[in-house]
Amino acid sequence: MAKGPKDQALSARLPVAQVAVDISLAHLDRPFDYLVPATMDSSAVPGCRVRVRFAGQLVDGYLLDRAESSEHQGRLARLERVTSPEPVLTPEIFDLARAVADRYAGTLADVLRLAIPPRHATAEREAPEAGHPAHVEVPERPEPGSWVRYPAGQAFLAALAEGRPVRAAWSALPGPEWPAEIAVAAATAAAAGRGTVIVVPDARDLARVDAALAGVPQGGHVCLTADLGPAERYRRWLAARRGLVRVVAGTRAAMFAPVCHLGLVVLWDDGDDLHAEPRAPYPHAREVLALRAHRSGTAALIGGFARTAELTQLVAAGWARPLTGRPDALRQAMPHVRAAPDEAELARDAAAMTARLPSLALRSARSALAGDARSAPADRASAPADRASGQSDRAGRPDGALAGGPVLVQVPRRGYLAAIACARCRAQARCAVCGGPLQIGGSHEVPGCRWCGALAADWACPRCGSDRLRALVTGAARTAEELGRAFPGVPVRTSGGDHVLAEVSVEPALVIATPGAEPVAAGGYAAALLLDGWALLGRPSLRAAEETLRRWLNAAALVRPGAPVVVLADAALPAVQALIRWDPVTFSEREVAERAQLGFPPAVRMAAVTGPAPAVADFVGSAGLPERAEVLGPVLVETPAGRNGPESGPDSEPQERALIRVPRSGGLELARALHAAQAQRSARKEGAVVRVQLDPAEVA
DNA sequence: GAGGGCCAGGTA
DNA sequence: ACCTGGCCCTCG
Repeated sequence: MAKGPKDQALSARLPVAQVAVDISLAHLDRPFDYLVPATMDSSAVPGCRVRVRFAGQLVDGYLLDRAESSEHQGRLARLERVTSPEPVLTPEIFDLARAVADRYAGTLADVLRLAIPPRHATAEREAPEAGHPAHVEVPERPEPGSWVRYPAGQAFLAALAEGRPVRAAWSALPGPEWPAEIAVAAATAAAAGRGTVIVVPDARDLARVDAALAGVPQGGHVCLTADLGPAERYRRWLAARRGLVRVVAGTRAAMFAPVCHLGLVVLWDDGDDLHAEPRAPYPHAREVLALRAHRSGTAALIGGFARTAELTQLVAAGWARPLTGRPDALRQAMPHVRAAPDEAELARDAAAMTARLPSLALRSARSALAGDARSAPADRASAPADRASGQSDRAGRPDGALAGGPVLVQVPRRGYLAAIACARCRAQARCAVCGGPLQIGGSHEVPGCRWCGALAADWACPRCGSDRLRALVTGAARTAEELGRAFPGVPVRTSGGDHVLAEVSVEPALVIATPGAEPVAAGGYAAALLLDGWALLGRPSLRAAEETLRRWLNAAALVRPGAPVVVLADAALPAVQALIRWDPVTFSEREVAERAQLGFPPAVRMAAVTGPAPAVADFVGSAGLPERAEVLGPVLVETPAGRNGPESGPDSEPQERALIRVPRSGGLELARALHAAQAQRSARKEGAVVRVQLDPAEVA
């Protein structure tokens, strides 16, 4: 055989490279073998990035492993080049990514795109910082700190210190201690020589965890967020991969961080919808971290102030054990919650402003701002004695009901009259053009459609003919305006949308915030008003009640112990009762039981198949679904122009969605069937895109 | 997804 | 005898 340049010697040892190509087609979701030229022998290490010729073109891929020979019958091509010898795909992350792809009927390539940040050559070349210890020190085990408030806390920490895989469903006690508790858990794992991955919903929570981590020795940590920029993101990610830091804290994408000797995964506030990845295959951080803890045999700490149905399911299945506070610690930490029924008070108060703010709420806010104990509406005589003493016991925290301070007002949405309805029959006002919800942007504007933007100057109710509108959900801007008038001289601050405050001072002020955007108040809020509960609870969503309670608990947790929280909702509602008693676990257990009866998640596994009608019908029909699978629909999904991703223009096809439901035990089988159906479609080049989503967040 | 082979049916 | 389009398969 003639010796051309292409015939140069192969690697003498393990000349075959198994490569995962970066192509997200279901039917190509498997390794392909290539030959390793001798020149690449030392750089072509498992986990490195390579470039290969595939179906005639050059594509990126990851070298999974080296082998002596190949099963493949035909001729093997050679690696085109080793992009970098840095082993970015560790065995643990490969195993996890494969499991996540299988769980969500997705492809390995899609998951790896979420898991491994783009390469940055400069950051990669940089040697570990001078003076950085080549070997991370094992720090001393920290004191338990505020974990002493949890009966099982010491046992949990002891297990971490011994490297045992304990898994906790955490119900955090209200107050500002949770970041420190996460830091202590991570530091305890570090003392056993183990690493920790911490995932929180957003950058503000991350800043709190970052600060707490700085307060305990844990062998070094980095924070990963989306807004870091490619170089810094890759630099920090590499620091974890190279074992220069023991702890990685970050938002969603950090769930895949390649921490060395992983011993603990932590997920804070697992009900926050930011934990759901919006890119295929749409994995949820709770599912990914649970899978990771399970496969890697690490401990897990998952929870928040609220309790999700999914976490309750994990407890019921015996996968996690509840980790809750001592009852007396809870009584000492929780605010004093009361319900003010919206409708009843509405009739008594004449002025438009007070119509939405019952007198109890106004009195609570007024006395909290002033710090006037005598006018405080709190029925203190009926308050448990230990709470009253507990308030003054807490060092550095003034007595909640006595000292003046900021008052938090939680409003459900930003904007000005975010949704409006007929004043007479209360039917929601909808756009005559596309059926989208109408909104009013400012004080004197004409209502317009939130979906298509059409103006509705001469709106009339199609049901009863009235032309008068009323607020269905009053947004933050309007509430701020009303409250400013009710409390002249008190500063009003707003937080929400793209204007989020991280913190407010102890000075009396009205702080109007949308859920998730509540600033932390130095020393805690003197009171909180939770408005428009009926609007939150009335949403047509399976998770409406759970989500409403989660938002309430998160806001109420920022309030000083014993200080008043007034929720504008019917006290008889289970969610309101759960808030008053600060008992999200019982609420969630009841919720899970109800959903089980109705055949809803998490009692069952669901898949959503979305696309143009014929494609969806064909897909569902041809997929070899498990025997116990039940197909619901398909139905037309409401997707007016521009609301369904970049694909859908004004002339896009109408989208249909079918839901497929199976018992929990059939989840993997369902995912396999859907993946196979995708593989068949993509191999046959069937035009229309069909989106498959397992456990979609909103099954409205 | 891209490229290619293969067959059917039509065209010169 | 040759071109074209559709179908289906492989891709290492």
